[in-house]
Amino acid sequence: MEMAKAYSPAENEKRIYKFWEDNGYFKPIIKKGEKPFTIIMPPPNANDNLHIGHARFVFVEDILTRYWRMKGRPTLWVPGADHAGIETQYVFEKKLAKEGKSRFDYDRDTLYQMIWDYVVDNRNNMENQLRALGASCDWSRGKYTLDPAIVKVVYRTFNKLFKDDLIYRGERVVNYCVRCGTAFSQLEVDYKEQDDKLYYLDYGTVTIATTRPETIFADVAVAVNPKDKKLGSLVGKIATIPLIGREVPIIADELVEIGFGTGALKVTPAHDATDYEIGQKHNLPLISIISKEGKMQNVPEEYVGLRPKAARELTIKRLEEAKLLTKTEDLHHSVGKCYRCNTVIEPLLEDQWFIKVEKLAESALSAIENKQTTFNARKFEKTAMHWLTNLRDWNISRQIVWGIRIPAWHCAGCNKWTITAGEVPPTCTHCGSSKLTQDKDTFDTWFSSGQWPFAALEVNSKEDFDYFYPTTVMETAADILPFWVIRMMMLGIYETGETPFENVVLHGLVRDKQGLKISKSKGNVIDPVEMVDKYGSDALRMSLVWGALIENDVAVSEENIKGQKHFANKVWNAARFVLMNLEDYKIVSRETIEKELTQADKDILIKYESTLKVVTKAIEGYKLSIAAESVYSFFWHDFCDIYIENAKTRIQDNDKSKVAAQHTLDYVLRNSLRMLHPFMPFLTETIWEELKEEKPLIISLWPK
RNA sequence: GGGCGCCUAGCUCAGUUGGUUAGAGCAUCUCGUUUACACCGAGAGGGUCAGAGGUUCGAAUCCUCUGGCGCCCACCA
Repeated sequence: MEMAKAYSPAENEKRIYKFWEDNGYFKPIIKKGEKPFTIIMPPPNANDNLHIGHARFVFVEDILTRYWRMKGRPTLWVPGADHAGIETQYVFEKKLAKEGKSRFDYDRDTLYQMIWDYVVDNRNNMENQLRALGASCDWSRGKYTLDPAIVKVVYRTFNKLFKDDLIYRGERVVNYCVRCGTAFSQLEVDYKEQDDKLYYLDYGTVTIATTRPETIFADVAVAVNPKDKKLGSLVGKIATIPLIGREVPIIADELVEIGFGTGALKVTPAHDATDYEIGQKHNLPLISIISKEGKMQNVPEEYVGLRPKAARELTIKRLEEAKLLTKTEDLHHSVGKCYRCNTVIEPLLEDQWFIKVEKLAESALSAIENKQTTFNARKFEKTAMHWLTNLRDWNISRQIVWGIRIPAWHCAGCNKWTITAGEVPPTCTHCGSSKLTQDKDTFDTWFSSGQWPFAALEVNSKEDFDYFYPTTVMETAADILPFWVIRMMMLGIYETGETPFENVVLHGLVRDKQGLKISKSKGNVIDPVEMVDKYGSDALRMSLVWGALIENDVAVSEENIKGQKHFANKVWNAARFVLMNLEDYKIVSRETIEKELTQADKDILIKYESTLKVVTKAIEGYKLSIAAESVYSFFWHDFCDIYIENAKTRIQDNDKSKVAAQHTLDYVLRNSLRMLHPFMPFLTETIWEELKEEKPLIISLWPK
C-alpha cells in the first residue's frame, strides 16, 4: 500500500480506535501472581462537554496505561462518570430558569428523574469524547457514581460508620444559603471583600464592636482575650445587652483578637461559627433568631419576620434613639457568599450528619508517613499532611435532590434515627413505631466519591477487587487534593484496611499562551474536541504533555498544537522514507551486518539506547514532559536530520554498507514507534500497520 | 493570620543527590526551489539564573534575609 504524502489524523483515528476497542485490547489480561497496574479514572462530570483540562489528565493517564501495558503488565484503567451533586443540579436549574421554571415547580421524584435523563444524554456524549481523545480504558468496567451497586456500597459504608460510632447527628452552625435552601461546607463558601460598617454598642460595663447589630438578641455572653491587659479584669463581670436589657456574663477566650474593635466580642453561638465554638467551650445556651427562610424569629415583636438586613437597620435606629450606639466606622472585610448564587451566607444552626474524622485522618496520615502512598511532588505530600492534621469533623449532609439520599429515618414517636444499609426499615429500631420519615438530605458528593477506588472495583466483581486493589496510581487535579484525595484515603483505609492507591499523581491547570487562566469570559477557551478535529488527537496530546512537568500548570496555544501536528507529519514521512528504501531489504540480524556498521550507524544506535533509558525512566517517574521531549528530539533531530540524511546517500549510491544502513533504519524506526506510542498512539499504530508486524502496536512490548 | 509554591533567553518552560562553555520549544535573523517531509533543511543572535549576604575548592541548585508574583485554607466579630 502506498503511504499518503501527508499524515491525516481524520482518516485514521476513528478507525484505529474502533480496531482497538473491538479487539478488546483495553481489557487487562489477568495473570495471577503478577502485580497489575491499575488506574481508576477520576470520573468526569456527566453534565457537560469535556474541556481542555480533562484532555490533559486523560492523556496523562493514557500514557501511563499504554506504557505499562506495553511493559507486559496486566493493566486496567477504569473509566467513570460523576453525577457531581450540586454542580449538576446547579447546571440543570439554570436550564430550568431559561424555560421560566424553577426546581420548586416539581416534586422531589420528578425533579430527580428529569436530572437523571438530562445526565444520561450527556454521559454518552462525554464518553464518546474520551474515545476521540484515544483513552484506552476498559469500557466493560465503566462505572457511574449513581449506579445502584455503587449506591449500595455508599449506604453500607455509612451504616458501618454509624455502627462504629463514627457518625453523629449534631446541631451545628452551618453555612446556610437562605436562597438555595441549603447548607454548604466551608469549601463551598466564597469569601469576598466588601465595605461594611462596624458599630460600637454600649453593653454597660463594656463596649463591643459588631458588623451585625441585629444579632444582639441572640447574644449569650461577651468575651475578651484573657491576655488583654486593658479588658482582662472585666472577666467574671456582667454585661447588659442593649435594647432588651438581658444580662450576660463576660468570659475569657483566646479566640478573641486583642485590638480588634474594642477587644470585646459579643458571643452569638447560634449565628457565628467562632461564637459557636466559644459557646461550646463555655457551655453557653443557643438562641436562634434567624430562620431557614432568612427571617427574624424569637425577637421583640417589631423585628419578627424581617430580613436580617432590614432588622439591622431597625436595630441601629433604635440604638441611636437610646443613645447606645457610641460610634460607627468603616470596615473593609470579607463576607461569606454562596458560591452558586452569591447570596450572603447566614451561619445558622442546623441538624446535620457528621463524620468524626480524627481516627480516619490518623490512618491516612500514617499511610503517607509509611510511604504506602507517595506523591509525584513533595509539595503535595506536605499539603496532604497539613490537611490531615487540621481536619474538622466532616458534615456530609446536603440539602439537594440530586444525589444519594441518606438512608436515615426519623421516628415521630421517639424522635430517634434509624439507619440502614439502604433498605426501608418497617419500624423504628428504637421504639417500634412505624411513623418513620426518611431524611430529605443527600450525601455530600465527596462522601460517595471518596469511596470510588474500592467501590468501582468491587461492584464489578470480587475477583477484580482482590486483584486490582490497592490501585497503582490516582491521577487527578492538584486542586482537589484536600477535598477528594485525602477523603479517598480515609474512607478507603477504613473500608478495606489498605490505602486505595500507591501513588498519587497530581496535575496542574491548563493555561493559555500567556499563562493566564482559561475562562469563557476571557474568550481564551480551547475546545479539545475542536482541536482533535483540526490537528489530531496525538498532536493535542503532545502539546498538553510537552513543556511543563505534569504537577505544574502548562501553557498551551493553538500554535503549540499545530507544531505537534508537524511533528506527527515528520514521523509519518520518516516512516514513509524508510519503507520506500526497504523494498529490497530482508530483515537481517545485527550480528550478520555487525562489521558493515559505519560510525553513523553506531552513533544513532547508541543515541537510541540512551534515549530509551531516559524515556523509560522519565515515564516511570511521572516526568512525562521530559519523556516526550526526549523522544521528540531524538526522532526529529538525531534520527531524521542526521541519520536518515546519512543513510540516504549510502542507499542511493548502493554503498557496500547499504544493508547495514537499511538494517539500522528498520531497527530504529520500529523501536522509535514503540517509544512514541504512548505519546502518539494513533499515528504510531497507523504506521505500524504498514510494517506487517504480528501484533498491533498497542499490545507490542516496550523495547528493552 | 496559617499553609504551599514561583521568579532561569522576547514568550512558555526544563535543569534529578551542588561539578566543564546554563538547555528545549516557540519567536527573531541569515542562507537553501536537496524526489521522505516547505507541516522541510543548514546556521546565527539572545540569559549578572529576582536582589543581597553566607556555606563550599566549586552555587541556578544548600542556608539566611529582602523584593515581586501566584494558589489554597481561615474563627478579623
